[in-house]
Amino acid sequence: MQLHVHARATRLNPDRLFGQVAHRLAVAIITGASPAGSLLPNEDDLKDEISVSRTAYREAVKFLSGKGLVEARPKSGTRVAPREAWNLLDPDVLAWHFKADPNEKFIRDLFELRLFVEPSAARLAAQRRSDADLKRIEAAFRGMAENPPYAEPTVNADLAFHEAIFAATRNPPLQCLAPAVCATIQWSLFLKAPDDEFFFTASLIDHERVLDAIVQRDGDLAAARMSGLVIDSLNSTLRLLAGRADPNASKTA
Amino acid sequence: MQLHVHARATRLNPDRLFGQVAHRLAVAIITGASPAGSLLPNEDDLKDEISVSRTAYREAVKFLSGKGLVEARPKSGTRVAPREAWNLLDPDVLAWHFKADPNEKFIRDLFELRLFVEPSAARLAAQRRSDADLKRIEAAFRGMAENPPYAEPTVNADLAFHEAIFAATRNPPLQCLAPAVCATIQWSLFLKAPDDEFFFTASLIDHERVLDAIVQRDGDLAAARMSGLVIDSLNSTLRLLAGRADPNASKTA
DNA sequence: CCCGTTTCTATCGTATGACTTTATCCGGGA
DNA sequence: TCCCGGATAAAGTCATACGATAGAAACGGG
Repeated sequence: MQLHVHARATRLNPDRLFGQVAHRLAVAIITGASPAGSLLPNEDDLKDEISVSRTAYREAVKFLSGKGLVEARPKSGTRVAPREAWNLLDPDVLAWHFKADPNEKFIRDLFELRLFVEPSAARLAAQRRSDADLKRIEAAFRGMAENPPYAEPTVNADLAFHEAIFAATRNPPLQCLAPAVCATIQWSLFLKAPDDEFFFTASLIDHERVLDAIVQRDGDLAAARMSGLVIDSLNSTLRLLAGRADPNASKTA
Repeated sequence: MQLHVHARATRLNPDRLFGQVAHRLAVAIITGASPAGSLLPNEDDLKDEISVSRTAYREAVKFLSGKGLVEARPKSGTRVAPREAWNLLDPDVLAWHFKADPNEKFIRDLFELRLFVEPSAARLAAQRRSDADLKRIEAAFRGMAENPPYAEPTVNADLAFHEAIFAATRNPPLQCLAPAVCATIQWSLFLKAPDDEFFFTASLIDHERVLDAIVQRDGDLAAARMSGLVIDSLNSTLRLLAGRADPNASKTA
C-alpha cells in the first residue's frame, strides 16, 4: 500500500506536530479502527497515549472537525462523527483514504461521480478554453506520452491533464472536484500492473481523442470522448479489482 | 442580506469563542475585505484588535486552514490563501458566502454544477431508491405543497427534497454535493419576491414530475425532468439577478 | 561589485498549568 | 412518576514561557 501521494492540494503540513497527530487520528477514523461514535482519548489522558501537549492535540481535532470527521462537546467528549457527516470530497480526506485498504464500493462511487462530472467539464473546457489552457493540457498530454508507462512523471502528467481540463472550465466550484477525480485516477493507476501496456496505450489514445476535441472546440465531441475515457478506465479498474478480490472469478464484471 | 441559514451540515459551533473568531475571519476573507495574500493580524498583536487569547485564535485559524482559506508559516505570518485553494464545496464555506454580496458569477457557476450533477443523481435515485427513500422524498414534496410559498418550512422542505434524492443515490461522495445544491437553492429562493406565485406553482409542478418519475423507477425520465427543473430554476433566478443588477435591462438574459 | 554564508530575529509552533463553561448524570423532593 | 438542582467530567479559554523555522539583513570572500 502506502502509495507516495504528492502534496497536491493537501492542506495539512506533515512537518508540524499537530499535523502528524491529525493525520494519525484521521487514518484511524477512515480505516475504521476508530469506529463512528467512539470516543477519542480524553484530552488529559492522552499524555500517556501519545506524548503531545493538549495544545497540539486540540489543534489537530479542530482541523479534523472542520472536515466533519469528529465532533467535540463538553462533558461528552470528542467522538468520531458518522460517515455521512464526513466531507468525502475534501482533498485531505481523499488522501487519507489512500492509507486505508482499497474499498471497492468507494472506488466505484468515485468513478460514478467522475462519469457524471468529467464529460461535462470537458465540454465546458472545449467551449471556453484559452490558448494558455490548451497549452497546459497539451503539455500534460505530452508528459504522458513521452514518459515510461506508470512511472511517476507519467502519473503526474495524467493528473495534470485532468486538472487542466477542470481549470479550463472557468468554474471554480466545479474545479473543486478536480482533487476527487485525481484521487480516483491515482487509485486506478496504482492498482494496475506496471506491465499492462495494452491498457496504457488504449488510455493514451483516449486522452489524445479528448485533447483533439478540445483543440477543435467541439464541446459535444469532447464530452462524448471523455465519457469513453472514463468508461474504459472504469472497466479496466473493475477488472483489476475483481482479480484482486477473488483471483478465481475472472468471468465476473 | 443576512438570510437566516439554518445549521444544516455546518461544522462550526457559533456558541464557542473560536467559532465566532473563525466565522468573523472567514466572512472577511470571502467578502474580500481581507484580500488574497494579505496578512492576518499577528498572533501577539491580536490581543489589541480582538480580545481573545492566542489559543482561541489559533484554533480558529486551524479550522480555516483545513478548508484552504488561510495558510500559516513561521516567520512569514498567516496569509489569506488564493481563491483557487479554497474548498468552495465545503458546507461552511458555502454558508459563509451567504454573508457576502450575491455574486452573480458564483451563482451561475453553482447552477452549472447543479445542472451537471442533479439529473444524474435523480437517475440513480430512481433506479436505487428504497421504499424508505421514497417516503422521505414524498414527505418533503408534501411539505412544499402544503405550506405557504417561500415560507421557511417550505424552503426547508425544498432543500429536504433535493437532499433526499441525493441520499437515495447510495453514493456517499456524490451525497457530499448536496450542501452545494442546497446552498444554490437557498440563494435562488432568497432572491425571489415572495409574491412570485407563478414561479412557485411552476416549480411545484417541476418537483412533482421528478417525484413521479422516481416513483415509477424510470431513471431516464427522472434525469430529464430534473434537468427541466434546474433549467427553470436557473432561468427565473437569472431574470431576478438581471433585474437586481440593472433594473433597466429587462431584455438581457 | 557580486554572491554565497552566517547571523539575527520575527513569527508561528509546542508545552504547561490554571481557571471557566458546558452539559450530562444522578439523587432528592414534590 | 416527574421535575429540579447540585455534583462532576470533559472540553473551552487564558496566560506564559520556550522551541523551531525561515525570511532578511549583515558579513565576508572572491
